[in-house]
Amino acid sequence: MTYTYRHPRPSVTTDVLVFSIRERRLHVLLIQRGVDPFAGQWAIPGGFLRMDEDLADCAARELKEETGLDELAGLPLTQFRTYGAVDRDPRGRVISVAFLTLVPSDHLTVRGMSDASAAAWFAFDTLPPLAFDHAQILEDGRAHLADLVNPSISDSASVVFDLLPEAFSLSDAQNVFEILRGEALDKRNFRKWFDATWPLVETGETTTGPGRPAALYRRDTTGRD
Amino acid sequence: MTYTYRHPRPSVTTDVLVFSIRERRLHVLLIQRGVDPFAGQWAIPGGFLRMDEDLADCAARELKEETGLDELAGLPLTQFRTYGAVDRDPRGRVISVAFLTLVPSDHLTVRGMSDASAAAWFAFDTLPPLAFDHAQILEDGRAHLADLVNPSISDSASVVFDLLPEAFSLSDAQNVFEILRGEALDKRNFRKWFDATWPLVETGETTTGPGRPAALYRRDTTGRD
DNA sequence: TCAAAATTGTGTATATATTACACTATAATG
DNA sequence: CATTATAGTGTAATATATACACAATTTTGA
Repeated sequence: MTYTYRHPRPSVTTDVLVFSIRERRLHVLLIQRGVDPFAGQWAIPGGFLRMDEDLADCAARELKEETGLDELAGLPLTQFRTYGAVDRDPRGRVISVAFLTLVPSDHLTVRGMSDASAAAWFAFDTLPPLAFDHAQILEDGRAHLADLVNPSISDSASVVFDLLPEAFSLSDAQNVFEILRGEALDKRNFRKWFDATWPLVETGETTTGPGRPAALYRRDTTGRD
Repeated sequence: MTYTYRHPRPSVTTDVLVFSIRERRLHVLLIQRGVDPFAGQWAIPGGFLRMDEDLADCAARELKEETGLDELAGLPLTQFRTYGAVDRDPRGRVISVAFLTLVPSDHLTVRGMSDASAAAWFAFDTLPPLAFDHAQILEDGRAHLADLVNPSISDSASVVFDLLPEAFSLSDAQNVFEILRGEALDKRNFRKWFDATWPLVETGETTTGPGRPAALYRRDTTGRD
């Protein structure tokens, strides 16, 4: 079966940056390419758009196929930029619509599937060489992520709660913000701001481990977002 | 000449929102479609991507072809979103990468050309019915524009100087900000902020017309951006 | 020519948000 | 029981944002 057109057409793909926090560091999910071009190299998961699916659906499907990550139900895919340099793909003209998302470190069992020979998490600051223009995409996506959780820019900073367990300590919350924004925050100022922005209720439980136990909190959902 | 592929491919287009200020109101440049679908309806200028041009080049070329607007040299095209709903174009699957730009009201002589039967400026708050999903694109682009000139979000608010003449009054500047952001600003607070943000020098000239003459200023370019 | 209309220009006080900063409390570890 | 690790706490200074009203200068038209 072939498809014939009167004018040449580029291919269209979607790529998805899946960010997560593992061992207190920002990680991103990559796949190892099983086929040429760039066979064996690491790349952002993604693939070709089907004619009957929306862009975001394509992104979600490819992610599932290549990494097994399915739990995206609920977690939003944010479109952040489209890449279309003439020579970005040696196979020909390929336009790629890039998305990003954030997943909690729970549903994270990934496996290589289909034309990806492997899928794995990489710490963002020790990335392997990447296929195509994926290093650039990753850099742009990283900046977009930082903006997304910067309350003075975005107003959707509450996505961090998707990364936190039901009950969390204020240090946990601060860690998440620091990692996503990529900068250290003052403890007292953070607590003041965090508690003022999203009302919290103490669960009564505490953490154990070295150092003073931390009180655990839950979001006070008697209000809104 | 035809082009044959093993898998179906969508078409890729770019669309460009050209904003300007005319008679103290935000305007946008639209074209009247000369061919079906939506022949006779108004639409955002744009068109099909060629295989040898980058996305932004395509946007600039189509704009020139359809509206005669050429002076884009220097004025940045900002990519803000890509549209790809399955049914957004009755001709088939079309993915559209949307850009926006702002032009001063000087280089504004537009003419209908090629497959656009006419090009014209419309006040943003009295738009005609639009083809495709262009009403949605316009709405998104409008929001993006407002963010772009909101200094607490964007840091590229200095684009307003592209819309102002060399010598301008503080009221002129305030008008531009009010129109682009879509909200009224306090005169004294605006002047304080504007002058503190971009050092100005008085030219010594003044405006004439009804009311007290306004002093004209020029940006003090002994500094940076 | 003068009253009205239109527009420019000007300062202060208040509220809110942001930043800086250092020590005590409580547990685990060895 | 000393050390190490982490949690928890408040205040002052600064910067930013907001609110607000009237005098000055010109054109216009009665």
